[in-house]
Amino acid sequence: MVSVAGSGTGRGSPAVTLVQLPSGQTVHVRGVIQTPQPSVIQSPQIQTVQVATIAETDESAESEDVIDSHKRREILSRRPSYRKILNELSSDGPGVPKIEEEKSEEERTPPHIATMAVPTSIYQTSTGQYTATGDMPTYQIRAPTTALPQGVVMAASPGSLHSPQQLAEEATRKRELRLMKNREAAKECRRRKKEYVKCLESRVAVLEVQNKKLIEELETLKDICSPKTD
DNA sequence: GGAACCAGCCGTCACATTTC
DNA sequence: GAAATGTGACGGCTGGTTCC
Repeated sequence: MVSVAGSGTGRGSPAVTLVQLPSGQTVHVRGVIQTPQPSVIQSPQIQTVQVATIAETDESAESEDVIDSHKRREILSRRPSYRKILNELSSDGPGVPKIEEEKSEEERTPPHIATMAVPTSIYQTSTGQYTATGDMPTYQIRAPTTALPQGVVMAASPGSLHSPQQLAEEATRKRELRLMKNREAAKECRRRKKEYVKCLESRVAVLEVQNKKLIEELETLKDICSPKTD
């Protein structure tokens, strides 16, 4: 859940509100009430997929496992990349951090095992400004992203590959390279996904505060406008 | 102490999407 | 259209917690 510690109920200058995120993060929210904006949680073109409904039953034959797996993959509709989604969100307003195209400064550090603290993200929405000040995960970079894995040798020029053994070695090398790249891509993808989820959580917190304030404002206006009974 | 369970992370595969 | 890249799904591993 999200807990809110309001500090400033005045209607003049933007009030700063502390929002406690489910993850324990504390978010400072300022200037919450502004013009309406498109929904945040809407993920463009996302279709909810009920994977659970494809759960196997006991009587399912083994041969159906493969079919089920294939069907499931067919059913799963792909959403746009997290980078794309976040960048689209950020284009809604200046508040959402863009996912960097390139690795952060730390991730470009020299190739050796290093424990690093990822800098805390600062989130900001078009409704105001707020920061995420909670603890961020610490990542361990084990391998250089540019170096080839151990045992992988740069191939000779294609024209020099003649024997089946050389071809096999080339295929193996390509596979190793592909696996290494995919490994890094998966890491990056997971990092983006975490960032995306954090961003959504932050916006949820902001919108909840916004909603609460609007309700309060509505009640106030009702009190003002309602005819006095006495 | 160790078995059972859970959550989180990672590597890999398969396929979708993007880039050239 | 092929190559490169991104990501969902899956299974394995590991550390923490709980129960016996």
